[in-house]
Amino acid sequence: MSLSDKISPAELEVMHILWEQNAPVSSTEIRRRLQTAKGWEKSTVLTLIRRLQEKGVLSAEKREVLYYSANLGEQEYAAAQTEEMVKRLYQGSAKNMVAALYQGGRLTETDIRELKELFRVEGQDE
Amino acid sequence: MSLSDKISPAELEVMHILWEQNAPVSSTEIRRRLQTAKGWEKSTVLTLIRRLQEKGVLSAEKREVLYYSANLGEQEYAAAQTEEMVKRLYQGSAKNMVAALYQGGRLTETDIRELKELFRVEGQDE
DNA sequence: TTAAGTAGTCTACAGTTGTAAACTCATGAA
DNA sequence: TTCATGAGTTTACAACTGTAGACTACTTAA
Repeated sequence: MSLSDKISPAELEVMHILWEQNAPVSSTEIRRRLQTAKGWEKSTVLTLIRRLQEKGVLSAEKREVLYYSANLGEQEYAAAQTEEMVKRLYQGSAKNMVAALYQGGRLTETDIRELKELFRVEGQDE
Repeated sequence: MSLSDKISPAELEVMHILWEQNAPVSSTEIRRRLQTAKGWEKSTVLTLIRRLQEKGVLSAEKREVLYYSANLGEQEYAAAQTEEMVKRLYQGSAKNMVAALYQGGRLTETDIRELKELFRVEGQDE
């Protein structure tokens, strides 16, 4: 279901708004934001919303106006997509991806310190 | 140029073959492999090759038969794509992505040990 | 020389995506 | 009541993608 359904980059912008708030957001608000941020026309935004509904990852609720909310979590989606990329570009090894990020200088000193810390937690009592 | 040019998943299969060998590969060989691995028809494979050429990420060299090679490295491409995903799904923070991989259990104990080791190297003398 | 097989090109077609105009419907101000 | 305005729907259209048949050109065995 939803997880394998591809969300296109433009559609993702809509999802981001729903994920940020995690209460239902009115169509007006979504449109207002994307009009400002992306310069998209009303109908463009509404098309994206409709397609997301068709894909089952977004649902609407009627109040004075339609309110939308996400049917899947950002974490959940990010994880699935990342997994996909790990498979496609890193021979299925998440470690390879992390190593590449490191070697590409994508991790700051602070990042590394924090990650070491994170790894330590369960790394020790397991 | 090439780096921003999107390589589609199907096209990526062709690139993988070129990356694996890192010498020019004959069209026949590419087709043979993808026919076996993916069940794709000759013309399908050749279309993918053509599109990659159009995108400038693959070039051909005439011998008895055409030989193809990649114009960009796998590392290079993987890094660009990963960066893109980090931006799109992890608020631009590679650390967030790594943390997510960790918390999602995508890193084995061994992975973590090896990564700690990797991080240590430059982490100490800098 | 002729027919068969193989390499490569052209054309096609449906689905997805980015983008938006045009239209309809309700509602509140004049 | 009428008209502007905003909400939501329909339709559109070009680019990109997955997939492949049809066609052409070349080589080689009979």
